[in-house]
Amino acid sequence: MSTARSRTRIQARNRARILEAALDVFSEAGLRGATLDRIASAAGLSKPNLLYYFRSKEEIHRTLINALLDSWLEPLRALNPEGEPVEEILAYVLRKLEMARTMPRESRLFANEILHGAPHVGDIIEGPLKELVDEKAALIARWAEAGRIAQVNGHHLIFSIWATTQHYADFDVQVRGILGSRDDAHFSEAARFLTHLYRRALTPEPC
Amino acid sequence: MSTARSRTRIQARNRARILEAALDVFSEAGLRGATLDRIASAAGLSKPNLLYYFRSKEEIHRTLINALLDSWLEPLRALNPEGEPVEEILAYVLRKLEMARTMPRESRLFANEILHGAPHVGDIIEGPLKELVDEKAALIARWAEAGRIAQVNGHHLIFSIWATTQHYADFDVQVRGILGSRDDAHFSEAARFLTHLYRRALTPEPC
DNA sequence: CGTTTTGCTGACCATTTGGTCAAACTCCTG
DNA sequence: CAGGAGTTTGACCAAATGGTCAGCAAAACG
Repeated sequence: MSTARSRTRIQARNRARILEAALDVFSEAGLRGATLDRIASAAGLSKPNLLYYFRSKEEIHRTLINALLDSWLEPLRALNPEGEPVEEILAYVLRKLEMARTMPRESRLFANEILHGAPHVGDIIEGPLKELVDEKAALIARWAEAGRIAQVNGHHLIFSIWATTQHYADFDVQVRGILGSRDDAHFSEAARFLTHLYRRALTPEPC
Repeated sequence: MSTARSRTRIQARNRARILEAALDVFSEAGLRGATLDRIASAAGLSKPNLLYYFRSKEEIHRTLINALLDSWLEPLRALNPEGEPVEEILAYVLRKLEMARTMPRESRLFANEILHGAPHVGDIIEGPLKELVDEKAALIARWAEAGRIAQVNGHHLIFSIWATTQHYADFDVQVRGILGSRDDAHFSEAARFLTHLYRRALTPEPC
């Protein structure tokens, strides 16, 4: 007898296929807009076969979100209390921006979830996520107290970093439409801008 | 014979009711997630009656978005080339933040539309919106050139302002969950933070 | 007051869609 | 290779949902 998870090679492969296809479809159409038929077809499986691996559409969605939450918050966890404050925060900004570039589907999946009231992650937000953010906001407050960065509100600083970086994934269509950008070239300009923005705002006492 | 629009008092009243109800439902559930039944019930009308005033669900959605686009972009239009650059931009930031507080449903409606690939406003983005943003980005470039603000990319500055302000509407659930906020009190802290952020980043030559 | 225009609704329809199930097929193992 | 465990699917179902329509009700109007 083996573990419930990935009992056989076939199960591991097909579950992975389904989740990959579902990420595509959910991130584009949202939970309600996505259909089992589309996910099945994208995964190259039949609809009843999907439901052999997952009890329901919602279970696929739940599984995706839970699997992604960790990697999504990893950069914030990595904010190092021992490092040089401004450089630590800038590194965080650039890591988040890089994630927006390489993982836009994941960003949109979360955005859609939150936008619609976070019906499936409400308890995570008010639990582990709040704890993590509170901890890092406290760290930022200590840095500010010690005069190592400017006096800024840690929570709102984190919100602004999320907003500015994820914007390039969530509002990708708008950004590209306005810039007339076909490739990812605008991301390096975004990196330059955000570096300027946060370095200027965080460097203690400009004179 | 009168105009096609608002022919009678009843039409004006009921169309307004429907749009108000639809804004509620669409902003919460998205285009796909919203149902005519829910909109009808929220408007206090029967479903067939809805379809007496609007040809289809999509027409209600289209009407809403078109009606809102203008007021949504008004603050950017108001960016005054004759004003004091840093104060003009800060005023823009605070106006957008205030709109996020007072018009969160409108913000979410747009966010949802863009997030799902802007199927209904694609031509607006690449047309009038692009023109407006290009114009204002050029203004910012001139200000930077003249040394009246720091050297920043106008397009990305505008994106960041959209992102940071609309974040408080679009990700409201997350913000409240993390801050434990029940009312709108956190908006004044957000205003303080954003003022600091952009004043620091834009003031020319810190020394 | 009669008639025409406008407003409204119950009943109905077609399609979509999440989900079920019995039967068939494949694969592994003794 | 036999047999059971694991995998796949065509056919099907019930509910939800966008939309229609004939006809009734209420204004508006002359």
